Amino acid sequence: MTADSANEFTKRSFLTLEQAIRNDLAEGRLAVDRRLPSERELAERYRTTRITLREALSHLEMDGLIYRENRRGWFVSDRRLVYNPLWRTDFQRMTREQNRQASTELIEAVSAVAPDDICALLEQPSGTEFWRIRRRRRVDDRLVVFVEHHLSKAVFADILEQDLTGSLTNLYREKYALEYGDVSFEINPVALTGMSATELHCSDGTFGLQIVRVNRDQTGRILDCDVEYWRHDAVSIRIDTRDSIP
Amino acid sequence: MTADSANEFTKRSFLTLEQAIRNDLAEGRLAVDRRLPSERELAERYRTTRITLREALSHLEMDGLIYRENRRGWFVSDRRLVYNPLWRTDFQRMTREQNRQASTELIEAVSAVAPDDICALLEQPSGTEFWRIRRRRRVDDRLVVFVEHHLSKAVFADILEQDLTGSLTNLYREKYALEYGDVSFEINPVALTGMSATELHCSDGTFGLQIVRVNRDQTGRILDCDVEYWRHDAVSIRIDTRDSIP
DNA sequence: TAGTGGTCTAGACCACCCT
DNA sequence: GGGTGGTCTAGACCACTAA
Repeated sequence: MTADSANEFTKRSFLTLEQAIRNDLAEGRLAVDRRLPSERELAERYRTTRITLREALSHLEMDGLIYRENRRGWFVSDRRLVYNPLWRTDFQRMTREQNRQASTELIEAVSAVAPDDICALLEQPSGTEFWRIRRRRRVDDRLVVFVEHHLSKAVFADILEQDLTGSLTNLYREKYALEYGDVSFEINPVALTGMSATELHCSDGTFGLQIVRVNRDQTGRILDCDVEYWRHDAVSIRIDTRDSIP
Repeated sequence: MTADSANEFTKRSFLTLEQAIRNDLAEGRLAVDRRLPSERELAERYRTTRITLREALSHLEMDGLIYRENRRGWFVSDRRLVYNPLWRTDFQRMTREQNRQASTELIEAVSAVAPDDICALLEQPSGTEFWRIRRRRRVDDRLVVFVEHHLSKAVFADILEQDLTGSLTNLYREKYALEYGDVSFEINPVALTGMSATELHCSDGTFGLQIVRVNRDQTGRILDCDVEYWRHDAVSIRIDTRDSIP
């Protein structure tokens, strides 16, 4: 890791700093094992202050080149996972098809009263209890999405006895003989706060993508509702009407 | 506009400042005609520095509560426009159905060699010339999206003679007897830079949503490709497989 | 425990917008 | 031309991570 580009870096304009870091990243001069040096070291190397440096890093973060883990430092982003919310292939399989490796961690699985907006989406009166399953997923070891599922307690009476770190899609099919039917979803750019930020190890206010899905079975009955919070640089949504919707 | 809440504001913790601003916004104490006071005035009111204040404002910006126009100041965001990229209803109609008012400005309409990635999407060799139409759109007078269209020169030989501030969908149908068929699109969270930032009057690096669409006619022939850059707080994507795809 | 990122202070200059 | 936002300096303390 040489400091060549730092020596060339004389103008202090903001974009020049950003560009210098961008170049060093592209040519692999900056990150060791995907991890950037500390902010103080970077500030010194580019002869600027931490505040200015952090402003530049934030720009690169918004552009999806790097990301940070809360109080752990800055890392180089990997390529985005391509995700089609209309497909019900399970997560493991989706990542495997893209030559990535996925893992899922169960955070909690409890019975709980859903918030009013979730009850409305599930077409149940306010105050209804559902199974609430919270999980988070990694792709190639990086935390990329926090998911909160709300499931009908009547339909999935004994779901807490199942292995909830695997694919719910497969569980539905194999244990409950349910096939997915229609899907509706909503995508919103949001700030990750509270539990989504905590679980994804990102600082409060980091930018993310919220995806709210309502899944139905083959008869049109509402099965469940997922609220997903993605790290914004980890995902690319793609939909093609020529694809069959399995 | 009283300063009550500012007087209550004693702790200087970051979240407290953010929360104080959030409360004042919610109760209408902060913005006059959707515009916030200057940063210096806000810093004084909340007894903090501009740097800290801007950090808090950036959080609220990421959360979609406020936005800024480059060098013009901070404004309160309006509700999001609901957008279904599978629908080909024109923009005017879509906004009208949501009781909003839309307008479109033509930036340029020229013949130009498309970048390699666009040529690939349009399934043409690199270096192919297309009509390049750049426009920007407002909803209720706010700039919300910058769009770049690439159209086949063969199919739309005389399109530059048409009114390009209206709906291209309607032009296709009325002047060229073309109906839309399949659509594919891709949604990426990105930083708005260069022309998209300039045209949307936002500062370089502002967070946005990029939507790349490839539209086909009823026979499957590729018609055009749109690249849209949305201000992130202005849009909510919604898709429902129960909707017919007109 | 040392070092890190997260937050904060108290200033400053410049380019640009608005009047 | 005055005021704005955009950028920058040179420090500081604290909570937390990593060793």
